[in-house]
Amino acid sequence: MDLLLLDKRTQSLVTEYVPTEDMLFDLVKFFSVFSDVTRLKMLSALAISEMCVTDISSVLKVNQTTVSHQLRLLKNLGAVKQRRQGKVVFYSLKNDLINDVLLKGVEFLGY
Amino acid sequence: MDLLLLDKRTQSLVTEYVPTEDMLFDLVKFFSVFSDVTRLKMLSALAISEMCVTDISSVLKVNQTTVSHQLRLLKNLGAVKQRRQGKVVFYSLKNDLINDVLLKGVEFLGY
DNA sequence: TTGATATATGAACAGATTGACAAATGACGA
DNA sequence: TCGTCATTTGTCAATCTGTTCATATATCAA
Repeated sequence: MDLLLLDKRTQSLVTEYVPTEDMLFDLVKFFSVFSDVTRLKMLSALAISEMCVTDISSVLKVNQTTVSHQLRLLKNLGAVKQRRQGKVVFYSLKNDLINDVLLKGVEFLGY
Repeated sequence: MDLLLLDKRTQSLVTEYVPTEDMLFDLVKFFSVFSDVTRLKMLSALAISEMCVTDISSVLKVNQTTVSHQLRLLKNLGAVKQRRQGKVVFYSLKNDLINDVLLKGVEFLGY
């Protein structure tokens, strides 16, 4: 401990407020969902409508393999869900909070 | 164009809704603020109180050099602001939206 | 079963990110 | 000025990420 100016009271407030390592890890995973251009494109597309892999790929002009890899990531992170219908797999946002967060970003940037 | 199932109407909705490249770039920068454990710790500490570099470093037990590097990053990304007072530089959150977004993450995870 | 279509997976590479050390800078008091 | 303290910066190795190519799996129809 090597505090310079911080009083003990504030120090303990901070220590209590900073999330645990587990929680930090999960938060980082959650926010990493939004920290890539390709994923943001995909998420905003899915905010409009459920879509299959091929359509995501062709509307956004992103390689099908890349889309597949990113969808797996997004699924593992809990951002999207899937539904198979024959050969086709439809993806959609799992939760409205996903789009909420996206909009918070837009709000921050003042667009 | 190689659409599988998507109708033209939805396709144009999607195309309109997906942010422009510039905006996507800025959004990625914004969200990258939250996608690292060290930065999250620092942001949640600053959500409690303005703090100087040394105190951040010692309360969070993160190397002072690392704190400095990340603070510069956070400043460039517009997440924090600084204020110098003699030898000491105080950092604080630039905007309440920063903490809002953090809390959205916590909400999503259901902690 | 075979072929065609839709999607998923594995391996590998290029580029970006993070954090550590050493050194530089800025501010202040003696 | 000199020395000290607080912070910043440069460099770089280690690690992580995103994408691509090749290949595999899954579903269906003929």
